[in-house]
Amino acid sequence: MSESTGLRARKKERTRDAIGDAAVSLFLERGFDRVSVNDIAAAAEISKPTLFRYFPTKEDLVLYRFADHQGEAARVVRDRKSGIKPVTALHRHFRAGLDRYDPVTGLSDHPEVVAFHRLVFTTPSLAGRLTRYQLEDEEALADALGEGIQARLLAAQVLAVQRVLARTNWQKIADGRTAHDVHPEAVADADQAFNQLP
Amino acid sequence: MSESTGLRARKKERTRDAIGDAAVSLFLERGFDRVSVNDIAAAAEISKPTLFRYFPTKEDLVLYRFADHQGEAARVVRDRKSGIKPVTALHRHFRAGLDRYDPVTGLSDHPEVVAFHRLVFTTPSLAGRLTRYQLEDEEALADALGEGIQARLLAAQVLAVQRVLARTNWQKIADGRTAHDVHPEAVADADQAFNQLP
DNA sequence: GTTACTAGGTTAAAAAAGCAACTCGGTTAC
DNA sequence: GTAACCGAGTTGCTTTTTTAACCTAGTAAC
Repeated sequence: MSESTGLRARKKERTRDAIGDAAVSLFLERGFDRVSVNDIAAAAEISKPTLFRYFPTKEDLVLYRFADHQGEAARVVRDRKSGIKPVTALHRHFRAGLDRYDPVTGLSDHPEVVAFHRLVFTTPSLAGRLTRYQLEDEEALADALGEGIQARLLAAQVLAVQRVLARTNWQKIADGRTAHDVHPEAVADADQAFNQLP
Repeated sequence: MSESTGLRARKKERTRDAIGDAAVSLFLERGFDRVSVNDIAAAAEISKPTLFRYFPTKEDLVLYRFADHQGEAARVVRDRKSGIKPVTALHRHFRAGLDRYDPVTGLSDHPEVVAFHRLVFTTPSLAGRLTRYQLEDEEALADALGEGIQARLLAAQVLAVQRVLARTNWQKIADGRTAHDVHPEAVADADQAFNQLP
């Protein structure tokens, strides 16, 4: 009970999804810079100012799917059960992502997801913006880990590790293998990477 | 070119249709007065004030399908080719409606249309309101036919004829016959009725 | 080099929608 | 009989969306 989101909120969310989906679908079809924001607004049946009220820039139309995971690492650390070390919590969280083939782990072989990742990695402005998102994520994680240089170093290493793992997984799948097939290696890589963190 | 309906107009029309369709669908399912306007607003995912901005009363939620034909008879008379008598133009127009099994002629056997007509005819407040629509239609037709008592009499008779014809057709179909089967009789009835008009 | 066009992004005003609280007439409960 | 309630329709206020016009940077035309 009490899913009472309210009409306004419900429609807002749906509009946001409609815009994002229309955008990604067009980008995958024709490439990032062969689609104008006008095209997207038209496809989503909203006006251009409305589009920019939902997404500050054209890049964000793609990256909101990552943005939805913003601060996830920090949250995992903050919400860990007492007695669990931060790195362990992050390790388990990543492992759980692998087990459910979560797209953020790179271990998804849904064609749409694979194509989406290719789009992001091969479009410079998108890759650049994604890096900025990750930096924010890193700062948040550092704050969750504590103060001082130690926390900052650990945060940077964790996110670096996650990035490399995700990209490695994606590459194997982009080469034609199935997620199920890659899964054991992905788990082994993750174990090795997380275990060698301080 | 120039399908340019404009975003605003397009959405308005769609909202109107969504409300009307939701309303009729609920009315057919549960009956006119076992559905509240709140139910309809919820089903159409709009707020109650918005509903009443589109439809002045609950009855109009049903009758807008007739309202869309408002003034049609008058228009047919005004737009007739020179040399054609008004009654002839109206006769041909009705005949054309029969040939394409237009719901307003009563000669449609789509279950939804049949049920819709039953709803209107068996709900007093709806039947009453429909009569008022037809009176307005009659006035408009009278004006199109000219001035004076002659025009008014003819208008009244034409609409009376059309009403009887439509209801006769609907009754035969409500009794289980197909529109295709009834069509010849409907045409014959219409010919007889229109030919005996002054 | 100017001109003109395109695409990302912004602005101001007006239309439309949501929300909550209200009126008013008619039932039901007690 | 009166209090509580329900459903149709309204009202005032706020938020959201459309519209059309604009700004700016890049780039193609000539």
